[in-house]
Amino acid sequence: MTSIPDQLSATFGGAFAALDLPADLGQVKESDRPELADYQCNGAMAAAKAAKKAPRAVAEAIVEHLKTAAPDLEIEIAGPGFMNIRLTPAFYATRANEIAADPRAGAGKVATPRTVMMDYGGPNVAKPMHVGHLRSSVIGDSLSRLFRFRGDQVISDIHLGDWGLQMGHLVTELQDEQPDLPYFDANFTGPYPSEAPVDIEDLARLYPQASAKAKSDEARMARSRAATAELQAGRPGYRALLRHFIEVSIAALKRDFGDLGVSFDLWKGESDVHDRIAPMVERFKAEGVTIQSDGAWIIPVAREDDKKELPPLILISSQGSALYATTDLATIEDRKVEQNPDLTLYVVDLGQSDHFEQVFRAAYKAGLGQEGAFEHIKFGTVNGPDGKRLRTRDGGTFRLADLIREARERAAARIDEAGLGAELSAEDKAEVARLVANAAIRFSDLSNYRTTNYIFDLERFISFEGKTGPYLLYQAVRVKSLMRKAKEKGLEPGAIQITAPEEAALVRRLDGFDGALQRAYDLRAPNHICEHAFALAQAFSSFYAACPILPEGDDAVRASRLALAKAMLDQLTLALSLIGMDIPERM
RNA sequence: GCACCCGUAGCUCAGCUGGAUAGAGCGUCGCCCUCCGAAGGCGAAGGCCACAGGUUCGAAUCCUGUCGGGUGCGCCA
Repeated sequence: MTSIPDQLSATFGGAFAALDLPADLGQVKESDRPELADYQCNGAMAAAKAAKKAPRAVAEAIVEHLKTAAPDLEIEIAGPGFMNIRLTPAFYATRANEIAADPRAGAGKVATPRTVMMDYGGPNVAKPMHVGHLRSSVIGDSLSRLFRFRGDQVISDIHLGDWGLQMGHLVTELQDEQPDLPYFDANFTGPYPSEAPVDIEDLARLYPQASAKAKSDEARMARSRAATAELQAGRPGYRALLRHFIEVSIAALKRDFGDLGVSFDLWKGESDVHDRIAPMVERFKAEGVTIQSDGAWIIPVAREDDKKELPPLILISSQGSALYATTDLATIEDRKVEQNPDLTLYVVDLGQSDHFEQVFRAAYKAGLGQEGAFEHIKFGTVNGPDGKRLRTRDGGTFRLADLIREARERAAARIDEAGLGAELSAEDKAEVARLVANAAIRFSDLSNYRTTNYIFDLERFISFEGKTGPYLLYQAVRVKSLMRKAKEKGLEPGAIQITAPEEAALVRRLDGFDGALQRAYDLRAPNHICEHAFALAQAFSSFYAACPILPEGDDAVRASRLALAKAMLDQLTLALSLIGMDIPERM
């Protein structure tokens, strides 16, 4: 079960080695001149210097060697020393049948599985999710699926922001609005109400209110800080409120994430590691990891070869409170004890690069992980048509729930406009609209490389034409329908044979799955999966237009093409599942 | 000021472990449904890969600098 480029690379690598040249020069890839060749090897040119021969002479020697080592390969030397390779139909057929029979559709696994912690989503209890959370969630969820599929043991953690100053803001702002609640009475002894005094809308309102006031009012800020410190010190009324805030938030989050099909293994938050902070800080003090500076405890993280001076990590503020970085370190310690991951990926926007650099260095310094055990998987912003960060019409932050709702309404409308789904029940139609909206959102986000800022254009994303999620869904549904018809006619897939160039091209695409997943995995970049899914769908469309399946008269050819279609559907389904797209039966 | 991300076709974006004529989608212009879902297929036009140097047999890709856009820079998260 090896991809064609890998097979050929091994063959060519052997030839290079036989000539005392580095085997990795035998790297073979798909040709970028399809009219000249199927695959190519450029190693002869790179080898020329070491071999002290002209590149063409090296190529000739390689080709000569391969005449006996791999007689079924048709190799031509072109230009300065490109080796152009063409494969026989039988070669393609063998590989196609392998892929068709493979439940993993030709995709391999990692050599040594690791335990990987995925930290994404990262919503804040005080604030409703905005479009920035979309990227973290969708990229993190996709990477989780990919790493798991490739064989790693993945643990995903939402890592709720439920412990910082924002909780102090919430507590004090609520106190201003409803001062008579028992949570604020320091002498209250009795059980607190089980019913939360606020709902998610209240939280969404209270935090910005408090934050705005505190920005211009020192005294107001001081109250929030004091409340934060008291909360962290364990004041019962505040702790009870915290639990309400978290409950209310999680309920809303589960709804939003459920809509997006994003899931987490752990719903832990910053507050869960609070008890670790004091002992951890003590240990850091004892070991000299942290030092005092301007009344705060800091961890210096600057290195001599830094291009820019990185400020120290502030472990404990001069006010005595734990900060963002502190809970992050405590979380690392918690995970080391609980799950002991080999690798932790933080899917967080690139604005926080410095923060993570500080935390990672501090963690290495404190012996919480080996160099390279933590990675910041950074991503860019979601922008509006003006190229600036996406905002609502009145300039507020764009809420994720609104975006999802709008996408669904547009998807439902598009389905009606196109006259699709006429035979579906209202319920099924709503489900299709959900899947289409989800596909549109996910694919448009993931098909861009992570770090690029992309422009959010719902009309374009929801379109069924072109490089969109809905188009891929349509392609898959079309093949499902084809498979149903075949079954009704009692037709079964058979052994794959290659009788047309479009079939060979489709097999090349099917064969490219493993490489695409490897790239996506190595670069932590799901856009390579999207790229592959789209190229596969396109190759299928060309094949489908050129090669009749059900109307085909030759039984063996028809069965072969049916098998090819099925292999494509299976692989597409798998690829889409890795980017979190589910395919309806009909649409 | 310093650091990071980005600058590729009219628009939105891929490609960036260096390789031959730089790709896709949308839009524009031709063809193609008596035949499996045409939301499709085939083809055409459209690019000093921001700019200037450098490394290399070879650079969109690596290095340096410049310009333009975005983001971040000790006690918010």
